[in-house]
Amino acid sequence: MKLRDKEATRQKILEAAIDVFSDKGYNNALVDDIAKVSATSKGAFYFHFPSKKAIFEALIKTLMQRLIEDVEEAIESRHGALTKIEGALDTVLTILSRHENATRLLFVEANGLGKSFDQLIYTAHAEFIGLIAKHLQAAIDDGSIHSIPVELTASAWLGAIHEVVLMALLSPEKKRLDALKQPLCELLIQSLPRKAQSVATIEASIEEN
Amino acid sequence: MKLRDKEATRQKILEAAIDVFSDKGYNNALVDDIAKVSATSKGAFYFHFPSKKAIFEALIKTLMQRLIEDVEEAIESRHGALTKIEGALDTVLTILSRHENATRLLFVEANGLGKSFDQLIYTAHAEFIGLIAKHLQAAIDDGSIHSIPVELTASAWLGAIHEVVLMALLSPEKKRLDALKQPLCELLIQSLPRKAQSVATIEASIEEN
Amino acid sequence: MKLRDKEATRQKILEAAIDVFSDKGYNNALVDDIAKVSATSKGAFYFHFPSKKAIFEALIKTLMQRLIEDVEEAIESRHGALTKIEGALDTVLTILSRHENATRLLFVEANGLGKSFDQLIYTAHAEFIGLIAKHLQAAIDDGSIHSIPVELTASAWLGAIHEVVLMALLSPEKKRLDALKQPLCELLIQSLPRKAQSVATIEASIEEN
Amino acid sequence: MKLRDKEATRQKILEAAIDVFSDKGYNNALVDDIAKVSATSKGAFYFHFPSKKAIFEALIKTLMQRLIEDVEEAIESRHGALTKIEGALDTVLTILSRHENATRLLFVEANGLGKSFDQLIYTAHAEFIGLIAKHLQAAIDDGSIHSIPVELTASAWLGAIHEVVLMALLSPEKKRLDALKQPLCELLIQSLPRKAQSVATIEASIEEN
DNA sequence: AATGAATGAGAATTCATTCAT
DNA sequence: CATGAATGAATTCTCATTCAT
Repeated sequence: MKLRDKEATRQKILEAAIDVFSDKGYNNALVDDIAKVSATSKGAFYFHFPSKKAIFEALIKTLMQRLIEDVEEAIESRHGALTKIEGALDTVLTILSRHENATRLLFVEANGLGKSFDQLIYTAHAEFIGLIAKHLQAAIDDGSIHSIPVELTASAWLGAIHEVVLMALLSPEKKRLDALKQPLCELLIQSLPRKAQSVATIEASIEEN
Repeated sequence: MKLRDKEATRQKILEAAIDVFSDKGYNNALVDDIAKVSATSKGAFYFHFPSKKAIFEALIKTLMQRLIEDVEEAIESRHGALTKIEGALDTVLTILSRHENATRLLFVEANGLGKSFDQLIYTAHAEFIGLIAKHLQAAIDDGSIHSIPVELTASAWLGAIHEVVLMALLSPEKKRLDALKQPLCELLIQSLPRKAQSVATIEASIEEN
Repeated sequence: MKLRDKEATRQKILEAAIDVFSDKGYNNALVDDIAKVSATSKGAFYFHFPSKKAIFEALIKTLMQRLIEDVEEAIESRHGALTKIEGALDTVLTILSRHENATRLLFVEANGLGKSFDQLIYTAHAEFIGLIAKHLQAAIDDGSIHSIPVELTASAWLGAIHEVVLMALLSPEKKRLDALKQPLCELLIQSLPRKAQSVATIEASIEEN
Repeated sequence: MKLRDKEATRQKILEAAIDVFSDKGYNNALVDDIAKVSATSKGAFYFHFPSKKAIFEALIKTLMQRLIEDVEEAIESRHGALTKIEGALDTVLTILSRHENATRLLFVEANGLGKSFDQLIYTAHAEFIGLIAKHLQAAIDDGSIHSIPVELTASAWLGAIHEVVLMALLSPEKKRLDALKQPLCELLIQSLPRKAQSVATIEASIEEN
């Protein structure tokens, strides 16, 4: 029971931190705010996390890892390189649109924190890019698409997703993220140089989505 | 003469601000730092700018506007919708790789500042997206490419540029930005659904670059 | 058996407290440190002692009392006022050099704690001074030495011991305390205005040490 | 005028610091207190001194240095090794009794601050001991007194002074320091093994004081 | 009796901004 | 116009003490 309670407090703090950071940004978020929102205390915060910076980093890493895990899981159940890619995109966008605060944390607040955070951001992005690149490479290898620079393409895709999500979050009208999922997914998939014979199949798979 | 001096001080401060903000990020940059780097004083700073936030906003707006102006100028001298688009991409990437500090300011530090900066970021991005979109639309209108969702594509392009530039800036090896210009430009152009007859022309124009 | 355990815990805490206080000083010593070093817990600490200040005071008083008891015991077995004094000095210095941590606690850390500790320090010193003074008076009374202001001399002696010990503890080379015992003892004894006839006796007694 | 004002503020802060530190001890003294007492501000404090620890160290060093300078000056005008020693003692005790707060700072609060202050204390004491030792050696060299271990004696003297002053400061009756000057001075001087012929002279000089 | 998670009143330090010169 | 000393609200982190288990 004790252990449960300790872990519960930790979770309450982590969740409050997501909300507070995504609401105010890293620098304007007060440890006091997190304590208040989590309905615990400053002492509890510092009992569970060594510093404000540490919880932020833990949060970014955890969220990014969870996102990647979810995507890989979704991919596993699909067959065919292109289908997997499509599934990945779909999953990412679905998750992002479901957890707006975490998304904002990852895609907005995790920037501009000065060079001491550069490594963190770089690693998170690199991991994500690696994931996309791996599956693009698979699509090339199995002959679904012509050869392309996979790393660069993966970066571009991440950037595209990032920007679209960002603009949706920042837009005065607060566009719903999920409305953008389908068009963006199509756009990216169609930007791939598919080999002739597979076109029909792909488009079919998109339709049926 | 006096006027010159006054304006000179203002410029020194603005340039120092670019360096300091891009080096430390908005929040970690001190007004003291800017005063020191500009070889003026805090008093001078507050004579020329009402606040730290104000100079930052001024900086973002100015830099973005200058970038857009440069791009539009470069475009004007080119003919043909697709050539214009290509020219725009080329110009943007050239400018960005030449002014690394300003780029970092625009693409890295201008994020995560909390909601009070959302409007600023949104406007800057929207303007840029509008510029790209305008020319994509022109390419559709003159029959160079099939119809595409121009706003979304423009967002995706900006995102792609952003991400590639960001990763180059953050990468431990500090990749030179200019090496990425050509491949990224190609990637984006080739993602457009060109109408058959124009393919040769485009590829030629890329080659001659 | 239970009682033994309880008392054992208390002792573990007290001994840990000596180490921690002498290592870090009163203010920089954490109750957490004491709990950790004693291999018990904060709860145990507060079960046995009402506060951090209380355990510190208890420690000072206990150590001082033990020191005085040891000295008085050593004195009892000697005969002749001067011999007793000499024995006292010898005993004090021996004990102090054997328990460096406790010595540091008593002679270094027990200072500078602000006025709320003044009384504690004053009492400890006064007791010690009283002990020395008592035997100096005895030496005067039995005609071993000429009359001197015993209180003042006793203060001066305590100060001399304190300073020599302190400098030994603080010196970069960490002088061994025991090397200083003999010379300091001599110095103090010889500073007494001995009556002519007793000189030989005294010096003899010093030699044989 | 500006320079004067800046320096004036610095001085106000330093003087306030002496009062506050000697009143509450290093750890219980708040930077806020110093700001308040100095009638300046926390900002001014941190403009002039990098940290609380730094001002404390500066204070100890300055006070100790000033004390030593005053003593050396007083000594210079006297002739004869023993007379100089006596003069030094007299001067020290006079100064200490005149500046009770500074004395308390030096002799009470500057202890027990943990090992990070050890070096500071050691240096201060060593300097003072060196000064006394130098003149004791001179007295030996010119034949005024028999040979003695000068370093040890100097330590003992500093300790004696320290203790007597301390007890005066801590005693409930708040003994006036100046009443102790004369007896302590005599006690120390008489503890020196004067060579026969000089006794009369010395005692004369003590009397006339 | 003992444990250690939780509390919250501080305390040092920072830094945007002001203002006298 | 420029300077830089001064201000003080704000913020992170500390740690003695409490208390549920």
